[in-house]
Amino acid sequence: MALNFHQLHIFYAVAQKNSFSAAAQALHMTQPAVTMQIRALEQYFGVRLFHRSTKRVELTDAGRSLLPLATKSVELMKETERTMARFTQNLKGKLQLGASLTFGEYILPRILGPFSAQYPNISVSMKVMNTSQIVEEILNHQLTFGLVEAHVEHPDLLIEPVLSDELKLVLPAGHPLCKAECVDIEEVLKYPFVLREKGSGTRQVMEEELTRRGIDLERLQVVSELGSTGAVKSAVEAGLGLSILSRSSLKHELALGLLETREINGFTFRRHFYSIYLNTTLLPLTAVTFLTFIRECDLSTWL
Amino acid sequence: MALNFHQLHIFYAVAQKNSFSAAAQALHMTQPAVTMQIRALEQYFGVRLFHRSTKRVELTDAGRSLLPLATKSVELMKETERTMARFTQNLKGKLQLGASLTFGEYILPRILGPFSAQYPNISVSMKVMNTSQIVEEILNHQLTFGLVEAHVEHPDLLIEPVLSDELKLVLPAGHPLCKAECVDIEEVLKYPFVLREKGSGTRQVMEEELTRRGIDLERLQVVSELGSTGAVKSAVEAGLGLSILSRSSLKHELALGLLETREINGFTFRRHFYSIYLNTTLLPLTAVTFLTFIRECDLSTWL
DNA sequence: TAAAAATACTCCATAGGTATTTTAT
DNA sequence: ATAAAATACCTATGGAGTATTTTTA
Repeated sequence: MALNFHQLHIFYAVAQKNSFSAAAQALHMTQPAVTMQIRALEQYFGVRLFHRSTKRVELTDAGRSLLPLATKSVELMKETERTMARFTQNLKGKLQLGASLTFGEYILPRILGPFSAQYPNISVSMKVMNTSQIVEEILNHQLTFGLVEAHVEHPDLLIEPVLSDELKLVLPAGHPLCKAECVDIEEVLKYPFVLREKGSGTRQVMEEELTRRGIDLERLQVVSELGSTGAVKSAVEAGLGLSILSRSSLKHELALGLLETREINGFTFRRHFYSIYLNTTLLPLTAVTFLTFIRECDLSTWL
Repeated sequence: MALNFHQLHIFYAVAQKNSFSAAAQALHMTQPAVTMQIRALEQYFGVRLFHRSTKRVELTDAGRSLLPLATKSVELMKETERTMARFTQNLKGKLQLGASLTFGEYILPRILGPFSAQYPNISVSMKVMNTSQIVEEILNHQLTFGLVEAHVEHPDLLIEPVLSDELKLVLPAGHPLCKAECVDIEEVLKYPFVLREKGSGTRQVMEEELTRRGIDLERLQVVSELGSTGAVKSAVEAGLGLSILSRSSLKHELALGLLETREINGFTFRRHFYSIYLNTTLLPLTAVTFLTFIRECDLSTWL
């Protein structure tokens, strides 16, 4: 047999985990299959790659020399998939993804249409869940990958930014603050606010930025805390107060002239979305294609 | 199926040749097998990699993007083999190599012993042939690789330096020129010479260097042209004349004090040995191991 | 003795070969 | 008309799974 990528990938996983069975689990394989492939590699090179006992697995000198090359190999394959994802046309496959509430509610519905128009044979099934549920289901291989707002840290997961979304001050049409393009934070604080509930992504981003810029959150006159962006928008329209929301959730209202958005001098409310997936398993090409698609579609053109 | 190295290698070969059947030949495969693997890659990526008709095969945009990555992949595999060759211990396999006369007669016999001591399960069979025969047999897949002195150029072959060998002025023990460590060319030319026949590697290296330094070859007093290095050595010992020979062929005589070598001021007679092999086929690990072994053994310790 | 790696076996997917057909110039 | 690629079909290898045994801390 000739040198092949699959074996290098398995070798890489075992070296990461220092365990055959842990690597097997991470790769969705059985432990004997991992043993077999490592043995095949060792036979091919004519040298042991791991010292192993039942309690410890560690690289030999030869294994230590192979590891950086295997790593390069894994990275090259990823790069190849990322590059080719731009060209895929007749790709077939299923995609099971988990998305955070905001992502699932506002971003994804607008992406899925164009995406399945371009890739009619990729069936995407999406579940809206919270971040920790998503993490768990990825670790169990129930989801291919997840799209979240939080910056998760986990040894078995890779986190990469895919999108960022900007929040803006939202005002009802004809509000006095609409006169200027940019308004001052002190002006804004004179008006009552309608916000998403504490703990929502939108609220978090907003509060973090205000705090960072030295604004005491107590100074906000919050007249209402509502559990959905839709409710907040209606409340702002009705003149209950101002809010700070993602532009991407205001398409209709802006088009109809019901709401307006303004910048606040010196403040940027930016929210980042990340993809998370297992770092041991290579993301299937369908998933890479999906992520590439999201990254490349200029949201502003159709949001 | 997952992305694999084998298919990228085949893709690389087809892209090089712009032909399925030519690539098949270069890879020792049948044309349908190549077609299959390319189709598998195209299905995997969901995009055509080649525009093909019966008369022309050319890369699509997607193929053009894949090519540099496939090339990297092929190179990474080569690098991996080269790196791991240092560690191989229980490697099994056959190795059929062609060697030029000098290489086969002087260098190889001294390498084969230590090599098969270290790699008892690699059986090396060597054929001494001239360069053009070696080239031909490599192209026909009859030889794994060749070791030659000439700097061959061929689109299907890779040429890499493996060793270099230095030629020295050889004198019988006690010759007047032995007094100094370095002698002058004008002094040397006063004595008669015994040389290998025209066309031999040794003779070529010598004549090239002399000509390069502006010495007219007519000035050499050649009293004898002999067909083997052994014969030349005996003639020098017998006092028929001086010669210029590879140090590596003089081990015994130097040890016994029968002959001496000296430098000639301003002249270096260096001969290079190259490995040649098909650039489409990946060199088997046994061959890489052999070449690494040659490169790494310090010839001076046992020559 | 208990957890982890190695073996033994069975099965199935797929890579490759041979023979043949299709296609484009 | 011809050379090259595609298709059809067959075979065999080897990769993966299940069940089990061996190893060592």
